[in-house]
Amino acid sequence: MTQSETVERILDSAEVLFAERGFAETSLRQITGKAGVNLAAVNYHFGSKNALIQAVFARFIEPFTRNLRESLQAAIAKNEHVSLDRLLRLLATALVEVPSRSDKSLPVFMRLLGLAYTQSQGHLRKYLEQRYNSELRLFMKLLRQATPQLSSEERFWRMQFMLGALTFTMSSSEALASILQDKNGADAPAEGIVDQLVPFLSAGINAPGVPSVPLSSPPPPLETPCTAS
Amino acid sequence: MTQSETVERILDSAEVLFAERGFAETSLRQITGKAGVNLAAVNYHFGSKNALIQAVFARFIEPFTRNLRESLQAAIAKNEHVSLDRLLRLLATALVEVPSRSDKSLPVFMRLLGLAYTQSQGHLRKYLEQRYNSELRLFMKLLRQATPQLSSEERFWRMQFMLGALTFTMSSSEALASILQDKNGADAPAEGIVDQLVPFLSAGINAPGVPSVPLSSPPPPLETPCTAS
DNA sequence: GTCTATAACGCGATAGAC
DNA sequence: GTCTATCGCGTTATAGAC
Repeated sequence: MTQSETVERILDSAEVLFAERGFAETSLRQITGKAGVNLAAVNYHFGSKNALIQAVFARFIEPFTRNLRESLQAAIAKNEHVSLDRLLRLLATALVEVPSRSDKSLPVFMRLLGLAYTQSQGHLRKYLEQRYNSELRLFMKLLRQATPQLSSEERFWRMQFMLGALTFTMSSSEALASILQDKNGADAPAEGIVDQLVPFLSAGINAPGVPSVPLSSPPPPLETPCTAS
Repeated sequence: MTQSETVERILDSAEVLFAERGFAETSLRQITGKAGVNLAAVNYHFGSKNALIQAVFARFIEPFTRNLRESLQAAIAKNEHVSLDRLLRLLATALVEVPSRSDKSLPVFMRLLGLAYTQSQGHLRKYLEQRYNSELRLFMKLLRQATPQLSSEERFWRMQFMLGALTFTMSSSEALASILQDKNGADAPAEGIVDQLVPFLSAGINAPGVPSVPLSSPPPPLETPCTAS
């Protein structure tokens, strides 16, 4: 067995098991057992269990951000107006079209992403936002253009709501799909969930703002300086 | 130290630690250490770690479901039509009005709820859905009446999206509030987030459905035998 | 490079003294 | 009721044979 074969088999097995059980609940024994490689192989090739988790994450996020950057830049180059709906579609497509070895890749990625944002110490979040700063700014720029009627505060919160719905639903998609399957026999692949998500998010993000007081501040002046940076 | 004191100290510590690290990542040694009680106390008072997890949940969820049940039943008794917006408001109010020991309670609970669904803690999800079955059915009944235009599949997914947006945003509300504070100095208490969430969710849930194909199936026959297995 | 064997440790749980 | 001590197990990680 060549070295790269071993590495890939470990990554494949780890991805599936992480998705099924969670990270802490998956042992290196289970991973190496499923992969048919030696127990010591993980530490030899990756150094530690945490490094393996990061490697699983990296194998997905790299092609994803590449997909996203290319499609966003293409849209900008053609100088087209990108509607919110189209922007969400581009995002979803970039996610779904990551060449994946199993249908577990996306759930694992989403679970890690959710953890990264949810964990009280935002180390991972800061790391990600720094590493993929350019893609993030590109997306936010297009989002701003697609939702000019929103205050920056509203836009901020709705981004969070979107991230929550996305990570939560996709990371538990297995469990949810099985519930739904009990109900009506239909399966729910990632593409199906995305099809359901896009209109929901589109309507939610474009919703009319909160009617009276925005938060704790008095009624907003009509000319908002938009310098919330 | 009285017995009830010990039990409460354990619950308080466990709540915080679970929310910070997750369930599997928190050991009984950490919990009892932080609580200043003996290691054996958890097994003595609760029986097992899983039972402790459920007890932490129960302490918050009991008043919440009581709130919710009462307000939903009151609405039904008055025979009023409950709009989606109003239904979401009732839900939010039931959440926010749980008498809390600290302002961290709600974020902690939301994070625990998210973890319960996300960290494949099957025992917890089943426990919750069984224990609070009647409240869940009551809410779903009103939701069905408030959204008659949705197919049950659409309604199912949008419930999940709602749960995701809710748990994700509320559980990281601390971190998010601090980000936003950097931006514009405003604070974001739970009530403020809820004010932002309700119109978002309302519009998202009421969004027009996915236009063409429902999922992966070709144009559906009008009488589906529902045996797509 | 890959394996076996095992070190070193932390875990949940419990028996039994107080 | 509460505590100490410890059991039995599973874990990650590694040293050293092949």
